[in-house]
Amino acid sequence: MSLIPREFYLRDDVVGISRDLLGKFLISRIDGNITSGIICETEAYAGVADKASHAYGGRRTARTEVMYAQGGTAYIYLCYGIHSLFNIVTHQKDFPHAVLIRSIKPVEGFEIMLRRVGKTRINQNFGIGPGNVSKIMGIHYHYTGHDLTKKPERSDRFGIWLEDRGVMADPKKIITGPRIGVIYAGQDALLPYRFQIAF
DNA sequence: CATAGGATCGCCT
DNA sequence: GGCGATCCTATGT
Repeated sequence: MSLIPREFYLRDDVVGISRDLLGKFLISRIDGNITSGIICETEAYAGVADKASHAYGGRRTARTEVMYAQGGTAYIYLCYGIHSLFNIVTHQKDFPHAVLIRSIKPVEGFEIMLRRVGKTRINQNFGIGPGNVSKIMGIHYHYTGHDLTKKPERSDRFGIWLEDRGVMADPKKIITGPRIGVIYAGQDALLPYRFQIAF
């Protein structure tokens, strides 16, 4: 039951961090409502050399600027005009590495999550897919730039952070493969930067 | 200023 | 498995 510290995100190893994030808890408090889930699937985006990354070639734009912040910062952007995709920036300031959270296993706040998706029953896609993760967690792209290493005070009504609650990901059960939806990245689309595990 | 396209999803067939 | 939704972002003139 401990907040994941800044140092976890500062390593120059976005692929390793992606793997290590499996089993960690993603927690949000939005308007005072707590929801959380265990991270089950991630993808690494390895900075300026990675053709699949928004920061490929050192591109700096209003949207991608937060990717250049220090590790432990949230990079959240709007995809296809509809979906907020949640990423965790890693490495030191000015090194735009990030990890996309692709799925979680919901743990706390089922009622609130269901309300957010306008459903009354949990379906097969619940928590599966980066757009769905943000939707049920109440994470909006306007929250990009948020410091994920800061757990909110009891009185705060907003916060997004990660905790290690002792759930271990068995290395032998981790499935590794190429990233989804990045065919435009040529050879880089084949890199084994996607990690998933069932909890 | 105009325009094409996207690290997706859910519904329809 | 095919497609429309939906709007911000990046890029070009």
